[in-house]
Amino acid sequence: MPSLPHEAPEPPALRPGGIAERARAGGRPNPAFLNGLNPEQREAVETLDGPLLVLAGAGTGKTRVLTARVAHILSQGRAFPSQILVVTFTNKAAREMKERIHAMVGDAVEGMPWLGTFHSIGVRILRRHYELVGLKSGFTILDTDDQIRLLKQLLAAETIDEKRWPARLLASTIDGWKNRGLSPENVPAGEGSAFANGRGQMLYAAYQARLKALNAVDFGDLLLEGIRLFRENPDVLADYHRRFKYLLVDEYQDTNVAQYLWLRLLAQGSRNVCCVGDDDQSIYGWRGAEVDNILRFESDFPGAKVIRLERNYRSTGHILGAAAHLIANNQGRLGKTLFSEDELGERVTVTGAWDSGEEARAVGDEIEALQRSDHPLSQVAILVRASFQMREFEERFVTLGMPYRVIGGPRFYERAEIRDALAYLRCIQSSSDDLAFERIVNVPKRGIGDATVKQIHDVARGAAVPLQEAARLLTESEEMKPKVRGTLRGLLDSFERWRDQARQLPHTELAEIVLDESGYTEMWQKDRSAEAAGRLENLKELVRSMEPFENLQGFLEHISLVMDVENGAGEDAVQIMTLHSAKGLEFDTVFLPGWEEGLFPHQRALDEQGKAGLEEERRLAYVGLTRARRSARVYFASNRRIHGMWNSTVPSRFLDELPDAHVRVAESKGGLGWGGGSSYGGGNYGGGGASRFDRAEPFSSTYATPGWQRAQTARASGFAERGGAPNRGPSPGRGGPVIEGTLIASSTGNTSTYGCGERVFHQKFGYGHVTEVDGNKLTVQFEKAGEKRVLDSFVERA
DNA sequence: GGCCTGGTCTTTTTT
DNA sequence: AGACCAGGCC
Repeated sequence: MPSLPHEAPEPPALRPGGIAERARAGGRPNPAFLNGLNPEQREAVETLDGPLLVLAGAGTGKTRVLTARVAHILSQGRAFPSQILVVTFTNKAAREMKERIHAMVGDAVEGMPWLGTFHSIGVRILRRHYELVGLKSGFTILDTDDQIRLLKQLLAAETIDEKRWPARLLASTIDGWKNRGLSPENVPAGEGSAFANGRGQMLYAAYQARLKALNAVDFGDLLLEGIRLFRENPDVLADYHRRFKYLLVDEYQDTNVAQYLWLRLLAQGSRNVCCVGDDDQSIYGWRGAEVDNILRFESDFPGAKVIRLERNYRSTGHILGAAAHLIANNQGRLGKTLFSEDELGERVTVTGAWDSGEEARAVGDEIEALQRSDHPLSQVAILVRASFQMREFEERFVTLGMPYRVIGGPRFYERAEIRDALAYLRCIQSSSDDLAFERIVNVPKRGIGDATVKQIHDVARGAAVPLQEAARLLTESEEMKPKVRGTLRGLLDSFERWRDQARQLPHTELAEIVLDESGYTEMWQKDRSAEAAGRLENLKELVRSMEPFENLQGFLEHISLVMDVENGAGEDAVQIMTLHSAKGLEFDTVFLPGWEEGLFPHQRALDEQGKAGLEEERRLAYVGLTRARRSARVYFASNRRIHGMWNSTVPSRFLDELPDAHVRVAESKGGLGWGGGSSYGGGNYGGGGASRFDRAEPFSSTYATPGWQRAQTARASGFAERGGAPNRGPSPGRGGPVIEGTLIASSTGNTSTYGCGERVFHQKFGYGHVTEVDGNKLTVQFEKAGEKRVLDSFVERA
């Protein structure tokens, strides 16, 4: 087996409590990083041997514990920096972790190559053992965009109608399988045949074969191939077992099955694995995270110690009380009770607005008031459920001249112009990067159309060579029109020239030359559209962002995993972002607009995941509330425009789950609340046992509106009525949602009791018979309505 | 190869 | 309503 490069010598493990250890600690019996830890935190830091699960509630000092633990391991001489594995989910989290460890232990952190995201560590491992998993040196990492283009080709080759079976859907299906650690041969038969009339599994296998041929992996493979590597090569695994004396995992509640398997393989060595997480903040179930991983930690690692961090240092009492009461509505929690010794502070306010416009105005007014009282704007956040909500706030802030910043949104490296530029660089870096070549062979337009590309493809397949090589062969033959041949020849020659220059020039200069000589910059300069200027600006920014890297290869390697770019933080502006991207952040004042049924909890979460979906939405609400240090302000609107149509909306059930004692119902801003009806405002609050957000009374007039009826029809049923158990999933016998061509590789969907050929009745579509069963989703050929996909709970046996 | 049109979709996001 | 994409037409 290959010996690990850069192998550090075995450290002489200090005998616990021995002279050396005591001497090391001697000068300062309580090193700075241990000071100020509460007893539970301290225990979590000092429990070094054996498996440890730290259940850290929101704002309980989770990151502090992780970083102090690393510092502790190092200062105790338990391991060298290179022998500690620290995994996070995002690059941002990894960066922060690194900075904070640096603050504690100084430059020792530079010797920690194994601090990073699951994926970056996955690549690091694969780069060392590529030959054992059938890859070649310098394999490329495909991102989602490449992945989809590749799948499109596969679908076309199989003559599968992309209208009915979009590549995007196949991509997410395959992703889902990979998240669950399934390689093509392990995909459950039923699921594998769900896509494209039974060809899903075959397409997955074909896709994997194409990846291997391209010497490429996708994100999922970074873990999946790692798992395979460890399983098939016990000696390699044993080597890592010896290496990793301590393993630390951040945000453990977000791990998916593949990550979990990967981790478990590695942790079997030292067994000194410490996972930190909060089951109440698991909000990524929809992309494969398995809360179960946290729930079964103790059984997977027998003898595991569990430490709960429940002392909250972030929020004032009312906020914490409201959040705790809300989340208590979830079942299947490990259960933590957060407490704070802070003052009660401000109650959580709930404000109703007539519509989304009024909601934005009210929030704007409140922020202006905060601004007048010198509240820093950077400490104010608006956390929305869905990004379309942002626009109204942005518009309002533009009118008010209020500085704001939208966090998230389309990311720098995903912009088309950046991806094009990168494709040029990839072609230069590797003449066998077919996907990159295809992307830019005709960008800017140079007369190499589909026909020519197909011709190149055919030659490439026939001769089993990369596209660039095939193109060269073609230009040397007589098979092309002279004009096309000349153009293609010119492009290939340019690649050669740039490759030569790459050896002599700094990579930033090379990038400028390439963008210039390829005509790419010119293409945008000539473009008259509004965004052209911005794109040119982005290209300049791209070149600037290459500067810190040693060479082209280093840069390309970096951006394949780090798709984000440091954005200029620090300015005094209101932050607008989704609840999801707010996880891990905190602000003095948090606005939570849009608490309405259908939006929050989101209809789709309810439709597709039922009770599990509802609970995840509730965790999202919990995450939102607990972002606030001093003030949390919840809003809902009675009318909201969705897909261009006005709908009356119903206040979110989560509002009723907030405890009276910690909530203040604010006066409705600017207007009558519900037109003419009993004013919503403070009046109803606490009165007569009715819900504070009574839906029947003030709404009576709106029930008859077309909007309301549309909303009713569109809804999954069962959730909109007030009162009752909040956890009801879709119930049978009503007009249910249609899932047009939507297939989710769902681990939660129960298998339907219906079988193919069975005759069924649907409230909306009438009679029909089942033609396909996928979990709880049925394809039904209706006698009148044609073929539809429906949830099984919405049909009954006829 | 470029432009127009019509059809479809519209939660959350990382790597 | 608005964005995006595919396909048809010039």
